[in-house]
Amino acid sequence: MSAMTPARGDHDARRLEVSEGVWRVLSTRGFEGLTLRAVAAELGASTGLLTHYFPNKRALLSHALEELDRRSGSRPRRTDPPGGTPPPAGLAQLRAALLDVLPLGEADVADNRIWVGSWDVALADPELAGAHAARYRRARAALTDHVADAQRLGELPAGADPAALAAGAQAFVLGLVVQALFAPEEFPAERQTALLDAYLTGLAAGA
Amino acid sequence: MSAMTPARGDHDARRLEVSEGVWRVLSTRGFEGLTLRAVAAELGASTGLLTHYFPNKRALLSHALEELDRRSGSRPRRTDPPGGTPPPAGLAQLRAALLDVLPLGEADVADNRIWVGSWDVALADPELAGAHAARYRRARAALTDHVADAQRLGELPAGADPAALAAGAQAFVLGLVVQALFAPEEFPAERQTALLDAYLTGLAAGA
DNA sequence: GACCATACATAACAAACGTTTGGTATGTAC
DNA sequence: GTACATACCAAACGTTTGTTATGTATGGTC
Repeated sequence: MSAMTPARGDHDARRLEVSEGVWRVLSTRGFEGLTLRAVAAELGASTGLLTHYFPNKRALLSHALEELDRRSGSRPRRTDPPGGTPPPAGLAQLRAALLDVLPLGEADVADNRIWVGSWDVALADPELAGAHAARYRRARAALTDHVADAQRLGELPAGADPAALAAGAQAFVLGLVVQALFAPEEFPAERQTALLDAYLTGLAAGA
Repeated sequence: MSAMTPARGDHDARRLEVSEGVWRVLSTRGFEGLTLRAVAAELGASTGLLTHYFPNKRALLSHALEELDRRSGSRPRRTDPPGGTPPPAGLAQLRAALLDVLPLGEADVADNRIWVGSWDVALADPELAGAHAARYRRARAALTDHVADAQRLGELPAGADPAALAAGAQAFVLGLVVQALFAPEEFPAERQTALLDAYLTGLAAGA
């Protein structure tokens, strides 16, 4: 049954390994430095390997970004506290979701550097731009739910528009990501969380 | 006296025209699409013109970005209301400075698209990264002054750290820029200003 | 009018790029 | 053992890139 090919799972697993090489090149040299030869060298392989698993460079990049997005969505998140306790609700969950975006650790810095770098090519490519827009819209929708929960719990003023609060919160963390990438020494993890918490308490007290 | 060369002013003026061509290429095709031939074609000239005014591509790009920054700093700003009335102070000036960042008009969209696109190459190039970090640090310092003024005027709570409020405000508008670029129809000018105003009233009421 | 920068255009250059081709090794299928 | 697909490597292809070299027209200087 799993016969004539060396198993479909292996194929996909190899494509993921290739994507990891793409991530490494992107996080260190940027999209400008993303060449098939650079990825191949990163993997200790030849460009023939890349063309074997991907029809062209565009497909290579798209798959790497999709996989990075998927990995971000399924990693152990700060949304789910350790210990298997139930996820926090309302404001706490909003906070956790926003913390998940910030480059608080080394790996988060690398990931965010890729996403920020991807904005240039994405804005010049309708297909990638659509994927990005959809990604952020989805994230905004999730935040909106958390805001609505927090309002129901009385943690946030009930009068405000949940969608507006969610959009504002997303803008806040996105901008904080950019600041932290360019001035890491001025925006260490503690300061990022402190700024976010100040923002959230402002929301709770705000009009 | 202004003899042996066709006037220094002309030379610099020509370099600025070239930079405008660079801006046009960057805003439509991104940094990925920035080639000497593309810029030359945009100007209706040859690559020889570019090499006559700039030693290499790096210098061409650096000058275009510096000039774009200078132009942003000296254009008629929303900080200075029409009619020659004195600039607003405190919270109003903070608001004006933040509004200046947002892509509210067509030209602002093009400029912001360039800046967002520049982040990829800047993060991969220490010299450009330093220039960017300095730019944002300077902007943050200006915002900090406005926050302190607003606190002195009693428009913002006196207890908060002005630098923290300024960093948060800058993060907010930067992230809003990104959102607006990727989803212009969801973030028209009115919504951007509404979100910013909601953020500012939250600050005024917040802890 | 001779002289000489400047201001470009034209054309060529080597390097690097994405992609294609041709080959070999490996492992199952029968 | 033969057949055949997969999984690569190595090399080459044509194109595009930034850069350099060469030529020419122009306009001020003496």
